[in-house]
Amino acid sequence: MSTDRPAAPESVHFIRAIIDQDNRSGKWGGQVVTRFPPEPNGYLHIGHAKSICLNFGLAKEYGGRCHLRMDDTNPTKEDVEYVESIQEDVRWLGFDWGEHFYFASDYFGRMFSYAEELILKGKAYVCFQTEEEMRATRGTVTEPGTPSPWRDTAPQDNLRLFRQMCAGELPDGHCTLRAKIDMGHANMKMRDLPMVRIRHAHHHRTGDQFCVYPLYDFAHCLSDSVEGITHSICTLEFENNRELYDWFLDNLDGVHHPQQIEFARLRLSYTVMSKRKLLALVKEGQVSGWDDPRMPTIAGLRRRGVTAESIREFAERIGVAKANSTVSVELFESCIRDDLNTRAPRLLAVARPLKVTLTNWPEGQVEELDAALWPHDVPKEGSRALPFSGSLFIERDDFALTPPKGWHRLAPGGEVRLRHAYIIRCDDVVKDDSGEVVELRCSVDLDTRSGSAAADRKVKGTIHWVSAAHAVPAELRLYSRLFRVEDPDAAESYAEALNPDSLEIVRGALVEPAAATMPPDARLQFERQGYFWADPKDSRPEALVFNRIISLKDSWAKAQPAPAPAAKKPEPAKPEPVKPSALSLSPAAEALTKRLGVAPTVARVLDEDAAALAFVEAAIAEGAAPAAAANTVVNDLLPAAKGAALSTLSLNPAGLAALVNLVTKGEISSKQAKEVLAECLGGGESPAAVVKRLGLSEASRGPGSDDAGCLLAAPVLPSTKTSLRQDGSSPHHSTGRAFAAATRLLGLGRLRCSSAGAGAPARRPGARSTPAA
RNA sequence: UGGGGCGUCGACAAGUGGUAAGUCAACGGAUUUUGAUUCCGUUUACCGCAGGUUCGAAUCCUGCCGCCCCAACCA
Repeated sequence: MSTDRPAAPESVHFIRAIIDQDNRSGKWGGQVVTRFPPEPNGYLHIGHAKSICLNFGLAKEYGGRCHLRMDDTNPTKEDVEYVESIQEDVRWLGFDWGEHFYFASDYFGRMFSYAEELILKGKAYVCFQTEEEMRATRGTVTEPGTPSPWRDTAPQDNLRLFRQMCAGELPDGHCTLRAKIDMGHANMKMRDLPMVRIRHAHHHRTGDQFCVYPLYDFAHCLSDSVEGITHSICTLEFENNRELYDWFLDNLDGVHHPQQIEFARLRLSYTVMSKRKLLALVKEGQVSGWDDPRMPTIAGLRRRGVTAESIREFAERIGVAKANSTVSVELFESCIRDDLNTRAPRLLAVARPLKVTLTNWPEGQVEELDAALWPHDVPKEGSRALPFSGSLFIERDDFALTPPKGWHRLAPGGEVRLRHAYIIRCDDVVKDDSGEVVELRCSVDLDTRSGSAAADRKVKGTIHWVSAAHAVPAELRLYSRLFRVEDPDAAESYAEALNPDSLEIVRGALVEPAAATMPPDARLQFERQGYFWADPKDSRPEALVFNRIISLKDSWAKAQPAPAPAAKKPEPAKPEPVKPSALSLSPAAEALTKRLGVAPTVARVLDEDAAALAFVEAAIAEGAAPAAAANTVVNDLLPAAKGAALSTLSLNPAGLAALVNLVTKGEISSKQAKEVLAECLGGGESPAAVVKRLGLSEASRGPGSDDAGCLLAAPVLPSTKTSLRQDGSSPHHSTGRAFAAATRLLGLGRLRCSSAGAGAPARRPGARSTPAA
């Protein structure tokens, strides 16, 4: 396996919190069983990936299991094609369901038995209302519905009727089995929802065995129940369904009852996610298929060259919460680049070639350069032979007849370095009859070969190139966002929302020979252009096709004036409504907020109390952190003085500084500081003395104790939690929680646990979690 | 005008009474034979609003406001 450092501690999102709580209370005996239950009626997309990573990830994290279950209760919509693609996609994402691959249709028989149980209990009835009648009698959100005429049929009659339904004696839509709950219920879902309907349809799996099929609400809770799911995680729109989920399970005898938990589904800017719209793109031919590299489907992303690792990292970075939100696609792109940066060896390729002839290069001479595959800051070794000759191609965009300001590339009379090779000067520009530049005649500075003694001469720019005689032709497919508007769902039509330039096919590109010999699944970087890989379907050794996975960031292009689409005009500065707190803050107080780094409320007090301010200043002079000193004076010392002068307190500025520094150095928490302060003010002891007497020093504490009672008292042995952590990662969360628990126990309120406080190292930027495959 | 949810920096998102993490984006700067990467720094988040409780509130209470979901024999 990889030698990467262990994953950074994940955030304890609310679902992890629920599971932690359940594990503490022993609700499920420490078991975690989740499931990912797609309906096999379409391809999985990045939104599903979030759910997959959540469900499978949680199971893995907690040593449980996650089932893959096809929610195939609607024979008219589902298909084996999708069953297969879903399995492939989940597996490709790096997850394993082991033996636990199920179909809701496996449980149809049991479900119908449960239906009979409800019928016999008078909790379900066969209803002969038409769809329209049912709709009409359901009422509205503000008015109750009216009971069905069949609502009070005797259980035995219902049982007979239901068996007729199941036996195929009744035509489609003739009747349904309904839950008998409450037609006046405030939750519309509870107004006698249908449980089973008649569909004389061929099911992709059960064939013609059944002509009745259960509906979602009835089927889903039972599928979960049968499989022993503990945490049934679904998206927010099912919140209203939870009451029904619980109702079915509560009204059946002796069934396992999982907990349904809802989270916000993923929405991504510049992306559509609904199956309907994705299907439309495919059907209308806007894309080449479900696996078109511009599609947000797993299949599309995979074909594009995006790795499973970057998708998993993305899922972790976006978090899990209950607030509807739209993640900006830049975050996803950042994950993709981040992954590819250390994965992709660097090669040279020219998309739109412009001929360059080196006038002073020895005729016919070919030099084989030894060119590193990795930049200096990627810790990987390796190089390839890169042929250099007197006849080259460079990127057309890297030459400008009249260079704009700040141009680093080639221009008439200008110099540029050829990557891994020499510095050249453009002496002549050859144009054709139409005036188009067709060739550059350049002289090469033979002393400047990369790596040679005199190579350190600096020029502004370095450009990529290929040797004409050695380059290999290739097709480049340059993909960019499918939609040009941030919220395509809000757009009036596809026509206006679609990005007409989402795919640019560049034929006649030239790649260096090494690019043709890379393993088929290798991700490459064509320097200065982007990350690519050979299209898995269309690329052949004799006809290379490279997909651009994602471009490199380009701060030069970004800084240039935008071309055609009018740049957003700056909003006329509208008068900001002045906030009340800002209004009442004097300029002097305002200055204090900046200088001391304190809240306006604190600054105001200090501004109006010269003695207090002087005290703070004195403490700062003694080495106290400004904000901490100010907050302590205002929030603690002033109230303690009860109106008297601060000098009457038995703590002087030096003492305050000492106390504050204990906190900022992480010796004690801010909560403990209160305690210490109280002691100081009471007895006149120095802060250090109090800390010593009470044994509060951080050094005397175990690193991650969960035993709150021990925390403040004495040295503790490594706790269970600590000893279980063998991965060397920081027990950040357990520490934080332990402190919180301790304070709750002692009635002290919250302790600080920040990078400056309780000794939990802050997560360094760049130290990203990399969930193991 | 019912019920169920949700509102913390431009975008995500921690935070669960002790003085607002992190990531992405943006903007500076350093290093760079990729205008990449990396590094360092910056960007006044008063926590939807208004009251209240408290020495102290994003966290508790009250009242408003806004957004999302629910009236398929879809899932």
